[in-house]
Formats: sequence, C-alpha cells, structure tokens
Amino acid sequence: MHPMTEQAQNTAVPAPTPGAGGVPERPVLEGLEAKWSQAWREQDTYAFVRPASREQVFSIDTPPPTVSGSLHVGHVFSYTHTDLVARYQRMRGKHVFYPMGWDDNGLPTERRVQNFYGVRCDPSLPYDPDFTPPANPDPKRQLPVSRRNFVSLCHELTAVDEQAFENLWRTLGLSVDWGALYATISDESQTVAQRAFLRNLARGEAYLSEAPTLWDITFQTAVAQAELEARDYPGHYHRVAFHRPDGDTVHIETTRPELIPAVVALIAHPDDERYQPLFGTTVTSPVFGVEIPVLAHPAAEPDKGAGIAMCCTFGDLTDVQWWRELRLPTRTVIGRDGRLHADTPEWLVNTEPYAELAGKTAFGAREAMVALLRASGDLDGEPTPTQRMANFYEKGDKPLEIVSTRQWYIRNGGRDEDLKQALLARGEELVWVPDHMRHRYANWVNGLNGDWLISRQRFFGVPFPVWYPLDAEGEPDYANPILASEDALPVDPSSQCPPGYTDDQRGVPGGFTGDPDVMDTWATSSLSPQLACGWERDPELWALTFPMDMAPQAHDIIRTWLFSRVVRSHFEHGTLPWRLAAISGFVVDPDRKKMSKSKGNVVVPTDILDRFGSDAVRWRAAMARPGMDSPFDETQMKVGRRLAMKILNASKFILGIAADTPARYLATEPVDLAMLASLKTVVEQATAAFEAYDYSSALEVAEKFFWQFCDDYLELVKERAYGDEDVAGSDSARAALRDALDVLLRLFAPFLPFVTEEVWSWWRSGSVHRASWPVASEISAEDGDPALLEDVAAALVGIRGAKSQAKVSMKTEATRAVFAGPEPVLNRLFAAEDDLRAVGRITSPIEWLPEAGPLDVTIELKPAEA
RNA sequence: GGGCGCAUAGCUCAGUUGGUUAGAGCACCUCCCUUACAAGGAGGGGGUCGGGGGUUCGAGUCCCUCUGCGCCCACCA
Repeated sequence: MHPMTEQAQNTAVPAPTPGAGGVPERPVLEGLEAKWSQAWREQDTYAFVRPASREQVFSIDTPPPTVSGSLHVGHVFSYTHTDLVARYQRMRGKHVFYPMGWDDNGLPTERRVQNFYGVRCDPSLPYDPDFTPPANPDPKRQLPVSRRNFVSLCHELTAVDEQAFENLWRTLGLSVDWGALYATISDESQTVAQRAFLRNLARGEAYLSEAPTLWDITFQTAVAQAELEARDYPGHYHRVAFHRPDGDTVHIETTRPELIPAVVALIAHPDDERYQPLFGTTVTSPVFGVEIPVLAHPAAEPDKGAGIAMCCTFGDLTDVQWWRELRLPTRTVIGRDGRLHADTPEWLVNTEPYAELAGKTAFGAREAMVALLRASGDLDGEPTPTQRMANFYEKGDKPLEIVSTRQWYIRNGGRDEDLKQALLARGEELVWVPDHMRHRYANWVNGLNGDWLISRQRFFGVPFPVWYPLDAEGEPDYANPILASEDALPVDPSSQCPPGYTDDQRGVPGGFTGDPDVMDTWATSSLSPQLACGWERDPELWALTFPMDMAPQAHDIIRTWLFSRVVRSHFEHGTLPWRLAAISGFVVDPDRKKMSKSKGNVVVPTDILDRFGSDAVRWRAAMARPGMDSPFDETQMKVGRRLAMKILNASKFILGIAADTPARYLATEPVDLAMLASLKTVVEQATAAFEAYDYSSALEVAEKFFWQFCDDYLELVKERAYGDEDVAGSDSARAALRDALDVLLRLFAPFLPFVTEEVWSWWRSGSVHRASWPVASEISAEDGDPALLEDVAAALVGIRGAKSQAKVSMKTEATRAVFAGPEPVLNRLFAAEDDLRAVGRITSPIEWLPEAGPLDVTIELKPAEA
C-alpha cells in the first residue's frame, strides 16, 4: 500500500531520516529529540525572517539565563511556556522574533571561575600571557591572577557553560532563533550598556554619589536593594550601660556591641515618657568615654529592646535614616573587608581599649568588646540569645555591612515621587498574565527606599565609560568626569585613555584615572530588549521588533529584571519595552516548598528529559497555568509520555489506511461529519485559549477530543475505513480520518513538537511547525451534528459496560441488542447503526425502543463455547 | 506587620456571567493479551467543594468572617 513503509521494517529504531517520509513499523519516541533538533538546526526552521511591517511580527524578550548557574525544572517549565506561545504565533503566520541571551557577565560567573579554576582576581598583578590555570585547583588557596587573565578565564568557562545550555534548550525543543543570540558580556552588549548609561547620565537619570551603601564583605562590593535577602540570623542581646554626667546610667540593648566605638547618639521615641527627660542631654559611651547626645526620633520603637537605641554609623538602615535626618556625624569603624579599622579612631576619649578590637572581624571584635564591657562593669547581666532577621546579599553568606562609598546610581523612583508615579503608571499600562501579578510590581515600586545602585567593585562586567581628572595632589575630581564618546564604545577606562590624554598621564597628578568599577549584571540585562532588537545598530530590526510583544519570566524577578527594563525603556524611549508580561509560576517540591540548591530539593532537568522525553516534560509544563506554582510529580510526566505515544500509534494506524486518500474524497457519513464538526469546535476553543495566553486550556481541549477520538470514533469507523475504495462509506471514513489527523497534529504541534514533527514527516512535506494553525473554516463538516457522536459514545459505554459486567472479551458477539431512549437520540444512533454493530460485534439488527429517560442499552451475549 | 495568591476525590487540577444528580487525569478495584497502541484497552468505586455566617427561589461559584498553606515585601535597638 505504501511504498515507504517497507524501508523502516529493517531497523528496530528508525534511522533519523527527516523528510524521508514513510510510516515505521513500530514507531518509538526514543531518539526523536536528537533527530528533529538536528533537523531544525540544519534547516533553520525557526529563523526570524524580516517581514515588511511590524504587525507581522511577534517579538519575545526571552529571559537570558545566568549561565554560571544551573538550570532546574522550573526553568524548563517556564521556558516551555514561552515556547508554546512562540510556536502558536508562528503557526498563526507571525514572524516570530524569539532570541536567546546568555547572562554571562557579573559576579556569578566570577564566583564560578574562582571555584572551577581555583583562582582569584588581583587587579594589581600584571597580565601573564603564558598563564594556564592550576591542574588541581584548590578552592581554599586560590591563586591570584591579573584582571586580564581572570577575565579571559571567565570568557573561557562561560563558552563551555553556554554550549551546555544551548544543548539543553535544543533538546527541550525551544523554537529559538539561534541566529539572534546575544551575550551580556559581548562587546556589542557592552556598547549598548555604556551607551544607555551615557544617555542616562546626560539626562540626569544616572549620577555618582558618596553615601552609605549596603556592602558585602565577602565579595567586597556594594549591592542593590533588589539583591537583598532577609534571613534568620542568630545573635545575642547585650544590655549595656551608658553614663550620664550625674553618674546615672542609661541602658540600651544591642546585638552589635562591637559598634560601640561608632556610636553617635542614643535615640528614643519622642512620646516615650521614660526617656523624655533625657532628650537634649548627653551621655558618654562605655569603655571609650565618648560624649553623645540623647535624641528623639519617631522611627525609634518603644517596645523594641530597651526602647532606646544606640545609633552607630552604620549598624542598620534605621541608623542611616537617623544619621541623615538628625544630621549626625559619621564615625565609621568597620572597613570594606568587614574588619574594624586598624587605626584608632580619633574621636575616642579612652583610646587604649580599642587596641583589643583593631583589625578584628565583626565577630572577633564583638567577643573582645564584651570582655571590655565586663571588665568595666558596663555589661548588665549576661547576653541573651535572640533570633532576628538580617539583610544578606542573595549570593552571600555574611550579613551585609553598611559603609559609606562612592557609587553610581540610576533613578528609579525610590527618592522621587513623580518618577515613582510615572513608573507605577507603566505597571498599570502593562498587560499582565495572570493579571494579579501587577500587584507585585506596584508593591515593589511603592516600597523602594532609594535609587538603583548599579556599580559593583568587581571585574567581570561592563566598565563605566568614565575617567576622572586628577588634580595637582593626584586626587580624582569626581564632580567632573570625562566621558567616552558614543562612537568610541565600548571602552575600558582601565586600559584605554580618555580623549585628549595620553597613556603616560594615567595615575599621575594632573592626569587621569579610569573608573575602576563595573556595572551590575542587571544594569546590562535591563537592556535585553535593546540588546536583542538591535537598538542603534540595526534600525530596520529595531523598527520591526520594539516595543516587544511579550516578556516572559517567573514571578521572582518582577522586582529585578522586569522592573529594571521598564525603568530603562521609560527613560530611553518613553515607552514600555513590551505590551504584555507573561509570568510563570515555580516548580515546587512535593511539599510545596520552593526548590533551592541549599535545600537540596532541586530536580536536574537533563535527568527527567532523558527519562520521560521532551514532549512528556513539555506536556507537564503546559499543564501548569500561567503564574501557578506546581509541585513536581514524576507520575504526571508519564501521562504526557502516554499522550505522545498514543499520537504515534494512532497516527500510524490512520496513515495505514488513510494516507493515500485522494483529496477529492470528503466525509459524507453522519458519524464522520459529527466528529469533524466537534473538531471544528475544538479548533475554535483552542485558538481562543491561546489568544488569551491560556495554553493549558488549549492543550486540555485538544487532548480531551483526541482521547475520545481514539477511544470511540477510531474504534467505531475502523471496520468501515478498511473497506474498498470508491465505496461511499469507506471513502468518507478515510477522508475524515485524514482530515482529523492533519488538524490534530497541528493542534498538538506547539506542545509536543517532536512527535508531531515525526508523524508529519511520514506523510507531509515541510515542517509541521511552519504549517498553519488550524482554523475552523478549513474543516468541511457540513451539517455535522456533534450530538450524534456523544450519543454514540453513550451507546458504546452501554455495549462495553455490558460486556465488562459479564467479564467477557470486547470481541464477544452479541446476538441481540435493544436500544431504548428518546426518539431524537435513537434517530441519531440509527444513522450510525452499522458502525455500532461492527464495533459491538452485534450480529442482528438493533431493536429500537422509544421511551423517555436516558439511553439504555441491553444486549444478549453469545454464550461462550464450551 | 503589609501585599498577593491558594484551599474542590488519596494526589494533581478543571469548574465560564450563581441554575438540574460536582468533572478530568493519576492512583485504586474488576475485567479483557482486541489486527494502531499491554509503557495498552474496557468498566467501576470514591467528594457535606477548608470552618462558620449571610444574600438568593437556588451558592463550589457572590458578600462577611475565621482557619490553614504558599510566595513577595518589611523587620539587624
């Protein structure tokens, strides 16, 4: 029948021969990922072809994954969600701009390089062109290397990581246009990041400021509010005496006695009667004897600790507030390395005790300070243990300190009500899927307490395109930075010299110095639409793709990536960067806890892709509706796999009898028309669901139809479809099967790209993923009545139920069948009598008994042969 | 403490604007090795829709309230 069926019989696993066609004898899912991902790569199936106008484009701001991190199932799910929409839009005829980016710059990469190669960056070292990393890296004793060597190792390792990521995405079947790949550390990205920064600076949206900054002592860099993580942190309350001039004492409670040398005031609430008499007086600090004022401020909480707080510069963010609002002096004792200054602070009255603290870590200094307090009798009672929350850098493991440093900021509404309102309005303007996610955005923007700190004291990142003139003393003039010109970008101010200067003026009085910092990785990834869409690089592409259509991401990065892109685009283009934000939920562990490396409950995606196949995993991902967290459950993966398998087998069966049915044959029998009419509705529903980004419902409706199609319709028409050609009933069945399969494959294509492509290749040319999404009008089902199929299904349940009840095989003959029910139902069933008799092995004509009530089927079974 | 979400069968979830006996898949039980499929097929059991109030002829669906869970934010005295 099929000239091509024979070739596949020779091999157990069909050879990967994309496009060769033919129905294999025993189709399998194994190997489809490798076969088709390679074919799509070779044929560039998902390449973005530039159309004439913006309306023909659907552009996606794909989240650039951090390549130095590891992917988990949550990523696999959310990237699949994006791909479902991309494939749907592509089949709808849109030119889908679906880039991928690698977020490879920044601290995560540095950390990985340090651990992987056992090195650390020491910018003071000269470049060593012959450097090779240690063969047996010892992460405990990291080898110092020059900045240039370090950066080159970063590039080396990210290249390896990126290949692994690409392989995973290809195996998963993401229909990314790999030609539109970008990396956040590339020269191109650096140019964009520097250009955007210079424009922000020129418009006053970026500025340099010396201010108290949240500081990670491990990585020795400033961090931004968005990177904070509050964690439980154990400590002790110490009840400590301050001394009044008359000899009385005032007790405060502190968890950080090591900051006593940095104390600048005691502060209580203005309404706190206990302390009101003290306001305006002074006390002296224990041990060091420094005289400080007692002040009132509403931020002091009467029921916290002793109700009166020791304000230091700086112990926490409240200290910063007090320092700013009460104009307190700055007395810093903790350095950028987290240790107390080696030099004795000049404001101390009693200086010798400080020697016990000098150079110690906060922890060591705390112990020493407690000893000093004990000795002086200023510690009241014993320290009592407490559990409190402390701010950590999300990637760090020591509590953040607050130190005063000079940093670059971009305004984000945190200190400017008008801008805040404008950015809140952008959030309102954006379409959110699901809608309630807009609250997270508003919540975050409303809670901002400062501008966005973008500079990091690190190495692998985009440098600031800025130099500073040095005065006669060799001190930088920060107020008058020398800016790179846009046409010179990207620049590296640490190796290149500014316009109008020469190299030998670097670092000498009257010369210049380069800004040593790099931008935080979010400062670059906040420009992902600009990076991907060719801002100022490819005006044609830009016009076709920006503002983008969809921004997919998980809900955890609304406050970071989503918000920062809105800020950048608002400033640069006066518009939202995209029309719609699609938010995915998390895959949580079976106990509904967030998966995280530290909890050890992370599921490795390659493992489940291997075991269940990409289509099965994608199926499971598609069942997770937008924004909904879903618990990881392996048994669900099997269901997806079963569907993929069923498609393979049902298709094989259908094509075995209907592949060559000439196009001129159309469905004519009522049962066939009923099935097609029902399919028409399915197409309409699936399309409507996809238009609302409700891919889960689109899948559900298609899948529900498909199982019924297999269980009932396929069984029903089997006999008839085997019939001779040019017999009306047979031709009708074959035409209906052919048309249904054609539509079904396209309905499933976004979800199960591998198995649908495989089947498509058996009998159609080209890729199913470039085929058009089915529309109701293409299905000819004139006068088809879906109710007919529903009645038939009910009749089948009756017939099968009787046999099942009798515990006999389904192929047991029935010698008599009585169908009782309302006349309209019987009339519809009458139209399918032959098919019903065939599937039910009913040997005599059906007897029809009109009566009220639901359909009732009674059959008499042929007694089993003895 | 603030915001948001969730609570329906043992598990994962659907239940459109309130409308007859509340659905699906998995799991479970029984049967069938049926010519596309035994990693299958057929049939079946199983729910006082988190608790309590209220609106209504009628509430899983609307309102109030309580409880539990999750996520985000705040919380270093």
